[in-house]
Amino acid sequence: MFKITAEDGKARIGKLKTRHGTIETPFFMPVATRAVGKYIGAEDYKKMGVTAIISNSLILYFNPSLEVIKNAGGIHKFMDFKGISFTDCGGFQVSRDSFSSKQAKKGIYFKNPYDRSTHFITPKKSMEIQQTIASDVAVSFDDMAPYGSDKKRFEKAIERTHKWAEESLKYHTDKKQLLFGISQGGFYKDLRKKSAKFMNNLDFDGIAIGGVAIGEPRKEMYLAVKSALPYISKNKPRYVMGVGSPQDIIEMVSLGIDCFDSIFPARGGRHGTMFTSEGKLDINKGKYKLDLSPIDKKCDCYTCKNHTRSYIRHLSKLKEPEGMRLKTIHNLQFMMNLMKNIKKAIKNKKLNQFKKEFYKFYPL
RNA sequence: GCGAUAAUGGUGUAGUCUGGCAGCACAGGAGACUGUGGAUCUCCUAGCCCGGGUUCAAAUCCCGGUUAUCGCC
Repeated sequence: MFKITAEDGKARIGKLKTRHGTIETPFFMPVATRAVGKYIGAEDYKKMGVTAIISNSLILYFNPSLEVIKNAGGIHKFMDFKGISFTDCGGFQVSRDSFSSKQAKKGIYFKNPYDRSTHFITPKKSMEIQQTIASDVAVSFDDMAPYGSDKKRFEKAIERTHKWAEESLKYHTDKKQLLFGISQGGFYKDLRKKSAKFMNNLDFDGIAIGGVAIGEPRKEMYLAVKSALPYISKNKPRYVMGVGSPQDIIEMVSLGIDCFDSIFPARGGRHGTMFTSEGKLDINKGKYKLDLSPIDKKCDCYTCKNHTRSYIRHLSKLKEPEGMRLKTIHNLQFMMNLMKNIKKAIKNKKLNQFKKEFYKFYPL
C-alpha cells in the first residue's frame, strides 16, 4: 500500500497505491472542493500533470447531494477525473461561519449554507458520505479547535477526535478505499505527541496532521508538525492538511511529510501572486503594464507559453474569469513542477542544496 | 459683448444651501491570503482653479480674475 523507495535525511520518496493507481510521494493535491477546481476542470488537471486532488465530502453532501454523485457512479465518473481522489471529512468547516456548526458529544451539527437545513454529522455519517462519493482516500471525522482556543479546548478536541477515529474505522467498510486518520493537538507539544501516538496505533492507512495553517505563526505550525512526527511510524504515509506555501512544503518534506493539499497557490493566484523561478511576483503591479515577457521565462505552463505579463495584468485588473483561470493554471503548474524538482533532489540526495537555492528566492 | 452654470488627489465624484479635522470609488505603492466565502483584507501615497475679503474658523459666505459648457445679442 505504501512503500519507501528512496531517502535523503528524513525526507523520503514513496509509492502510495490506491484503486485508481499509484502515486509517487511527496505530492501536492490541488483542492477541488465541489468536484471542480475554481476556474479549473478535469482536462486542465490532466494537462498540468495533476494526478491527485481533494474534494470536500461535507460540501458535496450538501450540494449537489449524495444522490447525484451516486447516480453518476462516484466522484471520478461524475467529474471525469482519472487520477487519485481524496475527500476531506468536513471537520475543518467548523472554522467557517457560514456552516454555523454546533458541537455535540457524538458529532457536529452543520448548517447547509445552500438551503439552511441542519445536519448532524457523526463519524458513521461521514464514512457513509465518503464511501458513497467513492474517493480513493477518505479521512476520519475530526474535531478541530480554532486557532486561539485555550489548552482545554484543544484537549477536548483530541479526546473527541480519538473517539471518533475509532468509530470511523468501525464504520469504514469499503476496504478498497484507503482511510487516513487525522491527528490534532493544537500548538502544544504534549498534545501533538499524545494524538499522533494514539492515531498511529489505530489501523489507519496513513496519518494526517490536522489543525495547522489556521492562522498561527509559521514557528508554531512547525512546532506542531515536529512534535507529532516522531510518533508516526516511518512506513505510513504522512499528510499535513492545508499546507501550503512552497516554503512550508519544502520544509515539511524535509521533515518527512509525504502529502499536502492547499488552496494557497490557487487563491494566491486569483489575487495576483504568481510563483516564479525567481520568487513571488504580483502581476497587478503597474510595472508589468507594458511587460511583454511571460510570467516566468522558465515555466512551461499554458499561460506562460501563450501570454504576456502585460496581458495577464490586464485581465487581472479587469477581474475577468479568463485571467483567474490563467493565473490559477500557472500557479498550479508551478506547484507540480516544484514537487517534481523536490523528488528529483531527494533521489539525488541533494535536498539540502535544493533548499538552499530555493530559499534565495523564497525566504522563510 | 452679455447672462447662467460649473471648477475638489492621476481619473470620476461627495461635502457647499446651514462655515467647524475634506469622504468615497478606481488608478499608484507596500503587505497579507495555507483540509476554497468567486470581485478578499490591511496599511500607505496623493486634492479644494487663482487673488483678495469677512470670520476665532472658509472647499463652503462675499468681491475680482481665469478656464469650461450652455443660452442670448
